[in-house]
Amino acid sequence: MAVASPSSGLAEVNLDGSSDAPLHENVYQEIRRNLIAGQFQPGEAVTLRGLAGKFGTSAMPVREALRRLIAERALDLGPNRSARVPIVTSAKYAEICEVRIALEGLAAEKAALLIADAELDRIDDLCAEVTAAAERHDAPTYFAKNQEMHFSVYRAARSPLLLNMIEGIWLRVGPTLNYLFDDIRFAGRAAATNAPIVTALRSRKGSAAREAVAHDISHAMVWLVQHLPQSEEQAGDIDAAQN
Amino acid sequence: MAVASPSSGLAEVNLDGSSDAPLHENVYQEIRRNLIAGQFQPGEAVTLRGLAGKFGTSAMPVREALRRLIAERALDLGPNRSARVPIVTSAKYAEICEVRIALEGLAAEKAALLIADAELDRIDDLCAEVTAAAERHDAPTYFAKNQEMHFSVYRAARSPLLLNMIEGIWLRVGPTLNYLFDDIRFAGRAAATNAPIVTALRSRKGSAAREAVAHDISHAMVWLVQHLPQSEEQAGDIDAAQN
DNA sequence: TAGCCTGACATGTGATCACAGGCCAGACGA
DNA sequence: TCGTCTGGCCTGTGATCACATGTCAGGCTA
Repeated sequence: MAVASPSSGLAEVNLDGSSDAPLHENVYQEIRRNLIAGQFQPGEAVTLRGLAGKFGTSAMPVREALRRLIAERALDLGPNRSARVPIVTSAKYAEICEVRIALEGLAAEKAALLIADAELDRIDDLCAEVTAAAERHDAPTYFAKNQEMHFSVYRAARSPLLLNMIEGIWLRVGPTLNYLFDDIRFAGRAAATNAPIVTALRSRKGSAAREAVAHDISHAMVWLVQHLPQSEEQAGDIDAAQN
Repeated sequence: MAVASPSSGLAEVNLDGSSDAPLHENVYQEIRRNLIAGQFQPGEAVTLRGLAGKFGTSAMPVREALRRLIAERALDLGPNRSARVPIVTSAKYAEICEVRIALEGLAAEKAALLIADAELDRIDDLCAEVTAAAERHDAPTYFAKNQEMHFSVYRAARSPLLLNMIEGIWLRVGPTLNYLFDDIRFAGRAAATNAPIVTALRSRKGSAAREAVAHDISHAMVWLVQHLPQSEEQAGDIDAAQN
């Protein structure tokens, strides 16, 4: 398996005086980054003192960061009350996609009516970068750019609440998807569903934008559910299923 | 003003051995209850040591409970980093209603296909209780039963994720609505929009259920936005606007 | 009298400690 | 050899302390 080794590569939290934010905020952002980047293996336990040691802080800031991440459902609460990286089963992912279609569809519809030309140009560029990354099988770049492209659209909806909720959902599936997509066979096809979104936005057709986003999500889902574990117990077999 | 005096009436957290949950969990539930019940005034500051004193605990469990509530956006983060009860302006509420229509509409649509007859009967009963409470101008009962009725529907969608997200949104607007609805003039009209939801569910028409829920939300919104503050600074004038 | 300053107080934050519960390996006994 | 027990370790939890910051009232000065 070529995925980045779990729980490694964590840098110490930036502590130079440049940041006046509380430590637990920095710790939160750092864990969040690692979660999105797929540095944690789904199902892996995330312990207080473990992270505190890696970050070079006491357990207190980590405790608050974890409590926040658990509240956002970015982490699960294990049986022994320790935090665990969530395992997204195929059933859960289908459930998530329904909500994604509702929320991201709404965002796209609103964006179509509010988006500026400059934003559309930027999204066009991002779309090209996504396609390029997919063609050269560059998984990290593909992921980052694809996310940036989608959120550029959603940001154009001018609804902080909506954006926040969509971010929460992406954060939830981030670890699993990133972990799964170390092999990027799917990316080539996925990139093709981005273009219709931009087209719909350009023509300012709200309902078309909604449907384009819905199709993008559904299209990715039908491929993904085949590669996601059917139960949490099967989670360890993801790697085997990839080959 | 006849609203319950803010920050009063907080009972000590149940500490008898019957509960094996952590203290911070109990504290969280207790604050949440008070929030929904409108025990806190919108804009009011919620301090660590203040709550700890009221609950008879140390600051630690309160800290974790507040961090969780802030993550769920049930509380806002004040400028001095202290938690504040959110002030829902009319603009924010319109934004919230868009999301509510998307999520609760989806839930109703799913519920129409999955709901059992026994659940429908129970919802019918709740519907009658809501109407009865509205007619006798019993605001607390109206609120509780109306919420119970709606969540009985959403629970029938059999989607824990969806239910959780809807709960989060209700929790967010709970304090303001409850505070505002001490006077219940609106309730009589509001109860009338519940019946079509049940009718649609009984006929198992998903799209009709979605529209009935959307109409219920919109109908309440057009009345509410007139009584909500237009900016956070105006929040203190809510009482005056009511008279 | 108006404006500024200062000191006391309350706030969130972070570290450290003590404690109870769970878990697992290793030793003991049948 | 297999089962059981036990001791140590790791876990989250809660309390308490020290500290920096912010806020506000009261008194000072111009």
